[in-house]
Amino acid sequence: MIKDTINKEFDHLFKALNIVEDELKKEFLDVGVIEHVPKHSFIVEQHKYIKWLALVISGKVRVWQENEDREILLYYVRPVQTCVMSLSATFRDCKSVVNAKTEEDTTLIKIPVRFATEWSFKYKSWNKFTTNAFIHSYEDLLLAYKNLAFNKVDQRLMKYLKSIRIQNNTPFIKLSHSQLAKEIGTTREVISKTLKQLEHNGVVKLSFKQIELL
Amino acid sequence: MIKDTINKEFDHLFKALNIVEDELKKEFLDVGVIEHVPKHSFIVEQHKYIKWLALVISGKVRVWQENEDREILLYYVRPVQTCVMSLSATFRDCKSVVNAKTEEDTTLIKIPVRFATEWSFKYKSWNKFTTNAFIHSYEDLLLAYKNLAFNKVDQRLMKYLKSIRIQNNTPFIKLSHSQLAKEIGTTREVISKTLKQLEHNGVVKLSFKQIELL
DNA sequence: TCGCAGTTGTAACAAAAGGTACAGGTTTAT
DNA sequence: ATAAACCTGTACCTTTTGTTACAACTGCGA
Repeated sequence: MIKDTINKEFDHLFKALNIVEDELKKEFLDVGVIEHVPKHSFIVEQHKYIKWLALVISGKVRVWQENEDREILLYYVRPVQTCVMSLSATFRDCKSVVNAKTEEDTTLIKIPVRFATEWSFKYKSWNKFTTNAFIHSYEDLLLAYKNLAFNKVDQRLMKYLKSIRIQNNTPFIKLSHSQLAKEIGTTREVISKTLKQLEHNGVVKLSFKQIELL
Repeated sequence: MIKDTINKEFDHLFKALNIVEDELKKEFLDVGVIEHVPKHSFIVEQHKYIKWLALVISGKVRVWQENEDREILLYYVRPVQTCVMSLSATFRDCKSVVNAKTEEDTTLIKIPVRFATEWSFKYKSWNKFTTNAFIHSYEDLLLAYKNLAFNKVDQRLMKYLKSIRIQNNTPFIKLSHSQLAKEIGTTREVISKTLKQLEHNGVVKLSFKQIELL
């Protein structure tokens, strides 16, 4: 009964990752560990070692960098993806330079780091998956870098809001100003002021814990 | 005679990349093209297609992003490295989002994109090389992102100058203010003012086209 | 030697972003 | 119902960064 559910989860995963080799599936089942993580739990902490490659099956994981007093979003990991940093750790046992925390109740499949390395040479589909993950993440980060380098807070904020609108398919964004500040990499006050400005310009409509994109 | 020189170049390359498989060496010799590029030539331009994987044998290549009126450095490619973007292009035929230009007379070995993909599964040492390149570049970019997000111009400038000092093993940095501005991602005037401030603080000594780190 | 292109310095101003402080609103748990 | 925790708005001020506009300097080639 329980085994059935587990097999279903794995099957779904294999499909999503384009994993075709039976051998790889078998290994996956052998060494993969399913874990249910409640929301707001740390998955990875800065300066700590990563020992597992984690794949997100359901839920959402936020990955960010932080300073003494600031944060900036790197990306979200959603089903069915893996955190690049966790991926990169599989290739050389290393400390994390980022933080990762669940934002919703999340189900992970964890693979001990050493297997993930072996597989990348042994199985073509795994190789493809990891390479793709790297490439996409690298390009995403490049765009984020450019955005940060050349755009002001108001533009970055608008860009972020629009991405959320597409993400959730609704113009109503339910985030507090301080949450937004931690995505954009600035302070709450700056977000408040910028949003007011945007409201004056007729681009958004503000209410408590909600922003409507017009 | 000419063949000898070429073979020496390749042998050196194989050693540097930890390429051991004879088969791979053979393929490399078959499809690799050596090219000498004069300084200040574009290797890669934004929005243009990348058709080769280029390895830098000698010289130096600058990779950066740009806006209408600004630039920001991404990284330099030196012997024996490859540009990650060029590497990423090998895995999916794609347009460049960066610019790359030689800063010195440079020798490249160019590999048609499709081979580089094949090899990553066929040859362990190639797989290792490409994976490592990705990981390192990703982490470098992460650090650059954090730096840009949380540090002011003066700190970023000092960091850059120190990196150059280590690079060239001399405290005399022969770069103009506008060149520095294009590395840091700001304007010439800001660099001039910041440097003056740093001089007042006794951290640097300024002269024409030269900055001494104290 | 002259002119030109590139470089440096800086004053004065403008815009963007950050920081402090506080008032008042909303939600939630007890 | 009340307190505590969180959220929003904003006035006022500072720092940082960017812009404009010049003046003066350096080095190189004709």
